[in-house]
Amino acid sequence: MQSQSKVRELCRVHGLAATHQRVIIYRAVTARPGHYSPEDVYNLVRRQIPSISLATVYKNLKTFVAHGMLRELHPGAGPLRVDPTLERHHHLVCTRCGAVRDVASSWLVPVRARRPAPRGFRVREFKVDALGLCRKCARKRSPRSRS
Amino acid sequence: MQSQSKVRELCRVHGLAATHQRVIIYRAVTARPGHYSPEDVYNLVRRQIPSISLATVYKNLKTFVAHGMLRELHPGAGPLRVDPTLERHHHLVCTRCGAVRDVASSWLVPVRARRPAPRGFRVREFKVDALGLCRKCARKRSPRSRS
DNA sequence: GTATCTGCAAAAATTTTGCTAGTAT
DNA sequence: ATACTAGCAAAATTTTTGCAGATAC
Repeated sequence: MQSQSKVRELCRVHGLAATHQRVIIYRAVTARPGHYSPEDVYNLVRRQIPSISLATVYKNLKTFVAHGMLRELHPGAGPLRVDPTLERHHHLVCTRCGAVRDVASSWLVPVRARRPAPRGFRVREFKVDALGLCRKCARKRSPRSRS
Repeated sequence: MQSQSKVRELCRVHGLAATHQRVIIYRAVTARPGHYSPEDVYNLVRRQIPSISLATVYKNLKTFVAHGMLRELHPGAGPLRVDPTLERHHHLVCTRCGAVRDVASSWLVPVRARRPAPRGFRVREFKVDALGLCRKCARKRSPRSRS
C-alpha cells in the first residue's frame, strides 16, 4: 500500500488535484494486486468515505487509467476492471470460470514480431493472455473421459 | 460469405437448430473479417429480417461463441464484440482511437512459456494484443515535438 | 481567486430474462 | 410430438452526464 504522501506526490506529478477521495481510491486499488471492478473499489472505499459516490469512483479510475497510473483490463465479459500492477505482465485467463491471474513477463520467451506491423501500425507493447483452465476447472473437466 | 447450406450444416454439427434467423446472423457476421458489436449485427441483419429483435441477436451470438463458431473480443472498453476469424490470429489495438485489426499469427515469433504456468494452470492458447498507435493516430501525435 | 473535483440524481448504454407463440427436427 | 428458438417487453446491470456546492492549488 502506498503512503498518503506518495499518492499525493504521484497526483502532483500528473497534474491532478490530490483530493481526499482520490488518495483513498488509489490507495485502495494499489493495496494489493488484483483485478477490481468499479463496484469493488466503491465498496472498499466506502468503508473510509461512506458518502462517496460510485460516479466519483468511475471518474477517478478513468482518470488514473488515462494518466497511466492504473491499467485497464477486459479479460472476459462483464464490467471494466482495473489492475494496479504497472510493470509488464501477462494474464492467465480461465475460459471456464473467468478467473484472471497475473503472471510475470519473464514467464514467456520474449514476444517479438518477425517484421514491421501492417499498415503503419506502431507497436508499443505486447499484452498476452494465456487462455486455458485453472487447476480447479481442469479437475472438473471429465475426471475420466466421457462415456 | 458462407452459403446458407454450409451454415445449416455447421449448426447441425453443433447440435443447433438451423433457424432462418440463425443462418442470416451467422452469414452476416462471417461475411467479412471485422469486429462486430451486437448492435452492428442487429443493424446488418435487420435489412433482411426487419422483425428480428436485438435479444435474439444477443442470444445467438452467445450461442455461437459458446460453440466455438465465433470468437469473443474485449479489446478496449465498451460493448461485446465478436470476431468471425477462427484461425489463430492476434490483434493490433490502437490505444488512442480503439481501432482493432487482425494480424496473422505468423507475424510473431512463436509465443512460448519458459516453464509451466503457475498454480497448475493449463494453457490452451496464447492471445496477443499488440498495443500501440495506428498510422492515423501516430500522425496526429505531435507532428513535430511539442513546443 | 480560479480551476478542478465531488456528490447527487437522472439518463444513457449495454445485456439479460421470462414468457408465449412459432419453428426445426 | 418434442425440444428448441424468436420476438417482445420489461428489468437488471454497467457507465456516463450535468450541475451546484465544495475543495485543492
